[in-house]
Amino acid sequence: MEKTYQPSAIEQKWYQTWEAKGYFKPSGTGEPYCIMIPPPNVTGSLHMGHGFQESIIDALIRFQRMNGKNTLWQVGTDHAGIATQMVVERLLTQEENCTRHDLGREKFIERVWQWKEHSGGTITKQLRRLGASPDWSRERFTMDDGFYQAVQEVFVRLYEDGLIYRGNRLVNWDPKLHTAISDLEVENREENGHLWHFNYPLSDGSGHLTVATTRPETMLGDSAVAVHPEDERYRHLIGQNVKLPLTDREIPIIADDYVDKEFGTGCVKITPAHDFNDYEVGQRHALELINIFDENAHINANAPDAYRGMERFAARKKVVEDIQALGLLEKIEPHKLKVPRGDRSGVVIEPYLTNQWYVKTATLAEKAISEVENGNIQFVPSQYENMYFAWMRDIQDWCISRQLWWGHRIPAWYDNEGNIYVARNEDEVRQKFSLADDLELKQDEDVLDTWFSSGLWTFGTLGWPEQTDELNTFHPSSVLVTGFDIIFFWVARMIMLTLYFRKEVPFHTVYVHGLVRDKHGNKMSKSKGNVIDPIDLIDGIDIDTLVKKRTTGLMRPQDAPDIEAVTREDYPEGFAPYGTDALRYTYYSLASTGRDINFDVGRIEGFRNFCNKLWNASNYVLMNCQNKDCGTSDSDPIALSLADRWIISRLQQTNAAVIEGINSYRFDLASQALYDFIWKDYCDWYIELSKPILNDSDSTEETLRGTRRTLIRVLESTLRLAHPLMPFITEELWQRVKTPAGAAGETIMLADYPLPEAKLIDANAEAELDWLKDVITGLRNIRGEMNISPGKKLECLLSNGSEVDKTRFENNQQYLVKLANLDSADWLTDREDAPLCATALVGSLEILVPMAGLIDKDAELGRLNKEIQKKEKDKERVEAKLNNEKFTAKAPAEVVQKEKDKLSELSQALDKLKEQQEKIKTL
RNA sequence: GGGUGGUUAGCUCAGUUGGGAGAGCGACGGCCUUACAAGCCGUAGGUCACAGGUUCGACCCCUGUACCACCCACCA
Repeated sequence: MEKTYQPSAIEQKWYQTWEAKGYFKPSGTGEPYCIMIPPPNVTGSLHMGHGFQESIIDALIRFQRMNGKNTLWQVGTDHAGIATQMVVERLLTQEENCTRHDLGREKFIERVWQWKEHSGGTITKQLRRLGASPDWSRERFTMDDGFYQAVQEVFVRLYEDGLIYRGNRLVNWDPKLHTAISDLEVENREENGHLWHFNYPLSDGSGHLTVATTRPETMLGDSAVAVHPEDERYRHLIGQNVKLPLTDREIPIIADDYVDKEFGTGCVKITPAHDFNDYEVGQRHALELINIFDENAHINANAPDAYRGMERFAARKKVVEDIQALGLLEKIEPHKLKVPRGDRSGVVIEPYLTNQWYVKTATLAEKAISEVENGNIQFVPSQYENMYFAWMRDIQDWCISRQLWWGHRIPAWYDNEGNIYVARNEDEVRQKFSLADDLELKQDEDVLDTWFSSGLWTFGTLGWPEQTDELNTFHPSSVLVTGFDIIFFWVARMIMLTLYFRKEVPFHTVYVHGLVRDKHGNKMSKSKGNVIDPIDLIDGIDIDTLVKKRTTGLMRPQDAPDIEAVTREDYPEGFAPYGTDALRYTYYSLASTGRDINFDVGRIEGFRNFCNKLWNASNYVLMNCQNKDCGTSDSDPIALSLADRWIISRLQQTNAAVIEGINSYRFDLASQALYDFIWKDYCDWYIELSKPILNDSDSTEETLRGTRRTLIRVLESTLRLAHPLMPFITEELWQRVKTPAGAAGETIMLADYPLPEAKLIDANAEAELDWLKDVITGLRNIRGEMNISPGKKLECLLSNGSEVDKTRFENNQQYLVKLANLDSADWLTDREDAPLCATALVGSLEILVPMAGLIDKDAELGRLNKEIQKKEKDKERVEAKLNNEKFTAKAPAEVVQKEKDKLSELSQALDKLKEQQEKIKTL
């Protein structure tokens, strides 16, 4: 066996074997368990968030698979309309200096498909590197033929049921991408702006009104000025007109509750075509909608000549200058305001009047709310339910059309008279509506919002609208593992659409995980230069390559030197090849619920070391068990030592804790329990305790068999226990361990997951071993504090011990000799005879190590003093408690008794320590 | 403006029915001890954000405050 753990040597090998053998497929027997992957963008690559999410899914899947469930992990990718189209457009610009319009729709879409074929495998290859075990034979894509069918079906049926309609109203318009986007795709960020105060002259020449605006350019589209109906300042002006400067129009002064008297001047310019609030006001007062922008948000022909064709911010500047020139600029104030920006393009979004398709959400949401209320769907952690309810109860109709080319084209056709025909395809349209063959029909140019198709993910991937076996078996899926950032985008819509078309929930549990951030809690982003590629953590990367990766392709190239400096400071050596198992374990250890996780590379190193620890422990076990009698035949007599019984007992408890952790999505607790068991219990104590037995020529065959069997079987169980979290190393080791352990099977992946057995929990063995650990630790402590070399054998004297202590000492001499390097132990009949000694207390037992020639007395006095102070502080606290009558009167009897026991123990210990202190002082 | 989460060791974080504050990393000291120096042994370090309250007893429950993060909302 290789001396150190080399992840690269085992990971690829095992993954290929697993996949080739078809282990990832559902077994076909057992209770169904299914997780649908949140489909990553087909042209994307794996980032830390994916790594985290897929590691969690894989742990759940492997765990349930080993539990005997009929397990399906459905995998696939999303066409991600806007994101993908933007990537390909950028490529076109960079490489061929042309736009999609130069190519035309058909050619452009061809290019996107080419790009998809080219890069579409990247993320799925990277998923394999993570050890993910989805059923690759069922891989889907949100624009494959099956999804095409499902999407057409859903659209047509919703339309026929009156839940999809076409409407002309204000939408969020992205002037860069030339498409409508939904409310959710708009990010409102606070920015520094100005509040411009303009004077609008009254038409009768009697004065002016001052309006305050953050968007001066929209005044060209003003239809009115509004004041509050009860505002004394302006009441008398209601119904009069003002002259709209820079135009030849006159507009009315209207009264509306919408106006806040306290804000600004109390006069609001109303621009119904370019502001959502103004639109509402306009509706109420039947105001004219004057659209002054084209699709680029450049000024159009509805505005005066002087501004036509101007870009909106240039127009703003000119409007302000012109108003000022007219002497109508009252003042300009600095003002913080929320600016709506497109989450993809980053440009300021315009409210813009267009025809779009909408899904009526009110009735869909009702059912979606009640299914969460009644517990058919549960969020973990549950506070996300509140967020879900809040949004769902105030849900707006969903704008589903996008003016893009990449996506599912809307199955609606128009004739030359503008009649709309909705059906699954053009033939069906003609048939359904009995249209003449020669009637010219044109399909709607728009495509559907990406989330419309991914909303069908749980049932679309299983073959719907066909009634497939898979659909019947695996739907509803078991749990959805996802980030909180797409609860509205995706989770809510899936719930609504699935309930409507399947009359059942899409999943029973939504496990919401946090965002992966850098070690200081900052979001990882290219521009911050703090992005970590999970693959680099697996394979390792040298510092120069890492710097290059982080500094190329920056939006702001001037940041490169800073990013380089910080990167070189943080990771002077780059990343070592930590391997997949260490990466996964790091994710699990950080996966507490309900908060973001800060990823510190320092931690992955610790878990790589943990893998190495497991590796070497296995090496030790194999050295001692391979080709030896491990008592696995069960016919030979066997004797279990104290240590054997103890580690078996601890294994049961660990087993239960790991299962509990996974079942409650507390991967941090599960991984911690396993880590402590393997490193502390098994390696630090059990393996060490096995040495004196295995190396002692006096050990009986029965005892040897017992120890070997325990060593190998506990290891074998532990590997199965750990497999869902660290698949590769456990498979590699299990293949070597299974035969001597008397286990069989082709792969650990399909072995049974261990179940704890209550009857193997041995409280007595645990108590005995705790005592032994205290004795050994006490002796080590003396050795460490007194600077006694580990090679020096200790002799010790014992006093005040009970019969139990004596028995324990005798029974465990073998261990003490080895682990504490104890040469001999003599019982004192009269403690006064003891020479100058260092002391350790275990319960009432006093362990004395004669110090002659070992140390100076000052050091031991210091040590004793520290010990005494600590115990005295404890004692004071306990005494104070017990002296409090209210405590003794009201606290449960067992708590009071516990305190009393504690007090007497502390008093005894203090007496002994003080006695010892006096004795040393006099010497 | 409304809401959610957070504040515990130098750093990153656990602490689930209220009863003696923990881990990993880092720091310090000692060890190449026949599985492992990617290791072993030991040590130090915390007014559990702050202020009240409930309780015999509060990191934990309640109220309020501060700061951080995020979500939602139509204030020109």
